[in-house]
Amino acid sequence: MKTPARTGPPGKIKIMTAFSRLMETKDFQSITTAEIAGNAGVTEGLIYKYFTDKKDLLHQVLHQHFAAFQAGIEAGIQEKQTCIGKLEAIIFASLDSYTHNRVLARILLLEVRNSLSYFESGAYAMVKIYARTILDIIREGMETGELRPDMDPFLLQKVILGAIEHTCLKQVIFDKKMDVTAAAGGIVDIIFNGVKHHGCH
Amino acid sequence: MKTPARTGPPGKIKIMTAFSRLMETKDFQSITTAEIAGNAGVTEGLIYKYFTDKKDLLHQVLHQHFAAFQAGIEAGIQEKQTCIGKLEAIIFASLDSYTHNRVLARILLLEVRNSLSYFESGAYAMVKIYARTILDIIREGMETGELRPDMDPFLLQKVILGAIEHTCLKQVIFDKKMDVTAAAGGIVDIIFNGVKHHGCH
Amino acid sequence: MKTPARTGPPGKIKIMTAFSRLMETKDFQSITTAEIAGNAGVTEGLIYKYFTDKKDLLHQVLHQHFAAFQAGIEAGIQEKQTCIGKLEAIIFASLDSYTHNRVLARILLLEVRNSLSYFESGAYAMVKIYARTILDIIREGMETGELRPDMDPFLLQKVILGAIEHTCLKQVIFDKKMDVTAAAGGIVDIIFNGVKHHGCH
Amino acid sequence: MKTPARTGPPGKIKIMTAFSRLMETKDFQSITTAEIAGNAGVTEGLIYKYFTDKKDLLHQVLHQHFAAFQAGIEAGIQEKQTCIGKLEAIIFASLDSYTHNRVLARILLLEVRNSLSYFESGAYAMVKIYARTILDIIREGMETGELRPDMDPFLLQKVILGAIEHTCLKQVIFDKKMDVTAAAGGIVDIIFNGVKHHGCH
DNA sequence: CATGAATGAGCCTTCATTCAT
DNA sequence: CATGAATGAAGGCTCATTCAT
Repeated sequence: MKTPARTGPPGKIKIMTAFSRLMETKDFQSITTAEIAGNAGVTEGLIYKYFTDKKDLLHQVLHQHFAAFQAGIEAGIQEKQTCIGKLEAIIFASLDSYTHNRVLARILLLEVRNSLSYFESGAYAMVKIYARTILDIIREGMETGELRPDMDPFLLQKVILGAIEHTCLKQVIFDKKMDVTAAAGGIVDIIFNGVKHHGCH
Repeated sequence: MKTPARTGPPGKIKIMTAFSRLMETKDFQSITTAEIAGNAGVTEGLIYKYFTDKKDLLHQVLHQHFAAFQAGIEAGIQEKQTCIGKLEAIIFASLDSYTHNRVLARILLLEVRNSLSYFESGAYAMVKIYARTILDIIREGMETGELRPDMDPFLLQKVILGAIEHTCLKQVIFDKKMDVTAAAGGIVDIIFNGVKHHGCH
Repeated sequence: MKTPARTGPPGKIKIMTAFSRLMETKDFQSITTAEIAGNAGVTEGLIYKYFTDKKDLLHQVLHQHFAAFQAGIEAGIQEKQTCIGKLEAIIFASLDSYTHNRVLARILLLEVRNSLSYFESGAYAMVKIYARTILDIIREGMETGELRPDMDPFLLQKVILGAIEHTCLKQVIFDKKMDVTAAAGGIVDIIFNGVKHHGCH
Repeated sequence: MKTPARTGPPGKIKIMTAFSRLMETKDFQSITTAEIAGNAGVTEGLIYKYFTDKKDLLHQVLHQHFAAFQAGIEAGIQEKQTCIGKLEAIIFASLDSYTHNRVLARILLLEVRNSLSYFESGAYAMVKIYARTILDIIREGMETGELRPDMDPFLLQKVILGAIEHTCLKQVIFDKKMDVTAAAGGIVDIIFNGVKHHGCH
């Protein structure tokens, strides 16, 4: 999955591309500006022409990847009529994106959380929109009667997000691939139908 | 919640305690050895008498905290007869531990994942036991008929772990407290009964 | 005897010059990077822009000094027609260089041997060429009949090198000067004519 | 070749033995007191009960090894009647000792020179005796007519010492063995008979 | 638009050494 | 005779960042 910077001066594009490539295999902290510049074929100084910070670079790259992610999600929802269908679509699209876009997954699942500056960044705003979208669908479902009305919608939101993230965590850390369709289907089944067994009567 | 090192030479105890205290408010990377030593009232060099590394210190402290966590979990399970009861107990105990032991939560939810060395550490072994315990209960429940037999037990394990972690994430990051009982009850309800609404008949 | 780095950015030149100057009076291990940087009027960090290592700095400086040494030797040989003349010239030039270039002498006679990394460095390659030059002349002399054909040329090479080095060792260690011409003449006489006394007949 | 410390309290013996063993493969600077203590099975502190210094330990071990060396030399000389015979014996015994006692060779050829404190130590006094012995024999030979009277005896001494040391240097550095008899014979032949070829007449 | 020389602050780590017990 | 806990001073090295050109 490529996510090239399509805009801006050549130097900026080169830097973002190189950084993105590095993020596929290394963690943020261990990537040095020298390494980025070297891989991009530019000088270290140029990084600070286009980014205020190393972290700013991370945020901009995340922003870029996240835009594609968000677009995919919204495309998936559009066609669906029911809330359950929409949530299924989101779960599938999320797993799919995390699976096929390693950089996105690494940043979102590993890097971003312990950085306070992230939560002040524009990148975080996008994630909030994503989370909010889920929450809105849940609320809508509870109103329309598709979903049980006696739940804390925030909690369901967290269960869904947690399920998505934890499912992807292992593959990101240990660099494995998973069967997205099966995983998405299984998660949907568990969360929507519950796991308690109802004996036949 | 304090979890002091009860064994070893005074210097080692002081170091672990001081580091633990620092971890409550700062992230690992930004804690310097000078800071640790200063807070512990020992010299920096002593750290390397007892720990091979700054990371080793992290792992040993985590290990220590996790031992208490694990003990709490097992105590909770003991009394329960049903698999569902056991899982409920684990979810509650986990949320409770993460809520009251900030250091444990911070390390496990924020710090540890992007460090490869963690996964080779003894501390990781404990987490695997924890995850394994959940998996075993799930399997047992599927066999006894308490839980639906047509699920991927690994997936349910991930949903549970993901729900726990994501629920705690926000409070860890933004330093808030939550109502553990309510959250645990809600998560249990969602996962066990499902969220789909079944109209009255 | 100065042997400044004539190429490269000013910072690199300053570092090499300062280090060279320090090597005249102190041994490598006791020279700190802070000292080098201080004497050079640059920051410590800059050292690592131009040298991978403190040792790399040593090797590059040695390389530089040795180049001049080597050049002197070759100039001395050029004019000589006989092998014996060439060897005489080498012995003289070597003693002369060691005497007048204290840094070269110190590095070659004292520092370099116990460092394994030296033998993998480019600097060592030059020394091998020097030793090889001597060996080649010896072999040539044995073929042309100037030198006895019934010797191990390697052994003679070692005797010559050993004589040169040991003669210079004391002056390097105790910081004394010697009469180069007399010493060279004496060594040549001993090695070429032997020390056994042949009574008159 | 073993050179155990036969006297003193068990702790001291253990320390010297362990250090000696370590010196066979590592250089002095890279051997830590922790390593010595660990290998000796004692605590670091004990080292300072018996030795004022790490360097003192080196000197005492060298002293011990050198005593055996010196004894071997003197035994070799004793039987010989001529000065030439004595020098031959010294050359042979020296090469032999360096070859079979790696620790002695390493210390004398590699470590000792760049340490100023060595030259103030008792160990250095022994080496001076060794060198002095050679010088005395040379002078005696020059007086009795065995050796040419028109030489600088100091220079011959240096040539002999240099030849011995340089011949052994390579095997010490690269850990190779040599044919002691052949080397000694060759060196003797070169130095005593000279290398100039005298055509038959 | 880009370079490259230089900075500066600090970090982790090492290790010989001491001393009370 | 020996331990082991603790020190302290320094040391090499990294790296994000700046700025004149």
